Amino acid sequence: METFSQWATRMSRKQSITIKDVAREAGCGVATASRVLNASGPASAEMSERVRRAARDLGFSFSAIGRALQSRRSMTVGCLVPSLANPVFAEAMQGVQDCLRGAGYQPLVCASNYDEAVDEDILRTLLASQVDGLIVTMASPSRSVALGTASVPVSLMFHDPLPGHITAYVDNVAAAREVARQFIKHGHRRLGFVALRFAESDRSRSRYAGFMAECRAAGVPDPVLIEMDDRSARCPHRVAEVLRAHPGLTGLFASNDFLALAVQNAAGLLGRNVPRDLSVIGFDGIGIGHLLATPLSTIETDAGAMGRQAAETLLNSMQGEEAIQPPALPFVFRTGATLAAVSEKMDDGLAATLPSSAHLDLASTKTRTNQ
Amino acid sequence: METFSQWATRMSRKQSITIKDVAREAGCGVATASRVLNASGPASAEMSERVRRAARDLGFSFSAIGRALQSRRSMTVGCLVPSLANPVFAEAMQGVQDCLRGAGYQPLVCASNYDEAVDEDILRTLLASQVDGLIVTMASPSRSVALGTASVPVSLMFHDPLPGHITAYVDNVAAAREVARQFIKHGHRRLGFVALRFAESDRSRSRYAGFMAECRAAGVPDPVLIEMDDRSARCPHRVAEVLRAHPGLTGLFASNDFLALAVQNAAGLLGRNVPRDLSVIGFDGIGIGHLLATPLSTIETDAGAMGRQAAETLLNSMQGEEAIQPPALPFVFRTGATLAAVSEKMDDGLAATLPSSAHLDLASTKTRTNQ
DNA sequence: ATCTCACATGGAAACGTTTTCACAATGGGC
DNA sequence: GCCCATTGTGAAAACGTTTCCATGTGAGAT
Repeated sequence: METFSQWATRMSRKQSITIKDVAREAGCGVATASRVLNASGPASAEMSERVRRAARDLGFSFSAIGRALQSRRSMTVGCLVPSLANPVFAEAMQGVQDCLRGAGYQPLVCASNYDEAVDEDILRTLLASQVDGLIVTMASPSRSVALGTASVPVSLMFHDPLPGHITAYVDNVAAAREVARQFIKHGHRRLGFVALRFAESDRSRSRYAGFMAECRAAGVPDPVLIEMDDRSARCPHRVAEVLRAHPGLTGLFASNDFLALAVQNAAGLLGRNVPRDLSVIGFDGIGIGHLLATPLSTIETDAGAMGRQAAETLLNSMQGEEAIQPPALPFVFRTGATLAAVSEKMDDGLAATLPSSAHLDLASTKTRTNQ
Repeated sequence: METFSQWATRMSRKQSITIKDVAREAGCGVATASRVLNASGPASAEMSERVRRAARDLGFSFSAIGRALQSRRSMTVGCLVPSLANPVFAEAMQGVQDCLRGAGYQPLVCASNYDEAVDEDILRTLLASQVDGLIVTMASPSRSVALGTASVPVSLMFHDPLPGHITAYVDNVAAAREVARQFIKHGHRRLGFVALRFAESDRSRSRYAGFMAECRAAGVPDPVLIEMDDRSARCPHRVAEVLRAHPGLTGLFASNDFLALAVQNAAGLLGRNVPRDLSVIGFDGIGIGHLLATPLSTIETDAGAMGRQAAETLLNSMQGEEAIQPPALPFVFRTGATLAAVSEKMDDGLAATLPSSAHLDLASTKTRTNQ
């Protein structure tokens, strides 16, 4: 039995029909064939017909590689996101793809798994494969040397706008302030911000900053920063532990919707009902949010639109147009069912007066009875 | 102010350093430089040093395009999925990527938006860009002419195994039978299968077939097939309407988890509690399933593993190894909280005896009171 | 001292395009 | 009838690699 590679080797001699074959079949030079097939120059009607028919008969199609080598444009765009497993980035890539395809470009999609070293490595690889442009979400665009040396246009996504690069983004600070306003409007004063990868994510930091700023402006105590790592976030008990360590809080702002769901779930494990005993607000507005029994209150953004905008601005840059930074993409606060007014019990009886150790005991007691 | 393209044109003269530049700098021929940099042939220690240093000084990196043209291997793999907005496919692509990257290949990711014509178009484009292999999930692999003419190895994902192609898959029929068994074990006899894109998806059809087969084997009436289109599925009221049209059913098998959540949500709108009045089982095992207030009962599969397997078998094929079809990937039934035993009221009072029009009235009444 | 032989090296062809340039043929205006 | 556009055409160079082949060098064997 012949393996594929043997077959491939055997076939590779005359495997693909090139424009030369077409020219020979049509009885003309390759230049003419190229002109006809690309409609890029003069050709007699009769010759056009001959060439086109030859191409059809032979089943010819251009080699993108030959073209790229000659024209120095690969018609590909390198895309770097932290992970495709996060639907926010996946949707953004879908938007990028939809937009790029219309212009004849192919996205080269890469994910770094949130690893800064991989970021650099991927960027280098992408640049080496002659991409015509770059659409990037990474740990630290400002620190990246590969990004700095890029000789092609770059669009950023999700990041805060960075001088020197066009960015498709939502105003994280403003959105986080809105979250704070919502909490405060409902009487919350003891707030927390739950973050994943706080150190590596400018998005997380901006959200916290906005959250904090609005709290201060309203005379509400600074929100507590609660950092979590990936692994713990996936394990309900670990999340519950973290929650238990901060018993006085009545409102939690999660840096993304998954985290918000995890928090909600963990609260349940501790016997605390959302939103009766704890209010939770998320970020992103992922699709399932609507469908839940208690719909998530969250900042709703349109990741697909972000991808499309990034692709569009990149296309403009690649066309040589002057790059202008578009305004931030819109967001809305989606009123779900995970935000409620602070109950009197929470506000007066517990959170305000009792020492936090008391809460801790209470919480753990409830946990035991509940499990 | 100079636009980018002007700058690019100006720079393109000597923009990129080629291996010729390295050779000139090192004072040797390009052949030697190539041999040294690729460690592909003999070279004196001194010459190696000279070349390596020249390459480093000049910041040289190989042009993937030049290489591809010469070696006739682009080191890219074309990937086609219906949509990246569906986390199942996104996770699979993440798995593909992780696996391919290790072998030095770049995935070219495309989404067809479930459009069969786009499937063909994308496949042709991918083939024209000289991909070394193809990883595909599409409407109909068996009907695709572009796939048939592919001269590179192909791995399928998610599809039922198709003679002539290696496929990474779960046994949809077996999984659906397991779903039926679970329903029946809990006393359900009036079942339905809710499907999206039933006509275009062999996965949906296989799941229905297995579901039906097990029902027959157990002497349970054939499950009702309930088809829905994309748009309706997104709108809770439309889903509710569809549900209302099938009032006698006590158990619904949804062809994916999102649909299951939508059904659950719609049942709520109709005043029917899940799982008290209606049991729901999903398919896929998406991550949030765990985190819900009433965790979803579902068939749990590992999309990432599917992607990794597809990539691995493809790598083997591309290496020329004999392609052997691996066994189906495992699935487990995840016991959530959306499946419960049939209540007496449901079983005796309503479903079994009353004419269906009565249910319809009842259901709509409940709806009105509930809304 | 001559003959091999292995090794190091560079020239050149090839991969599939596009594009520049030169050439031939045609036709209209003097 | 001559010149100059205009038009259709093909040869050839270039893009950046890899690889085949030929050449040159030195060492070891006769």
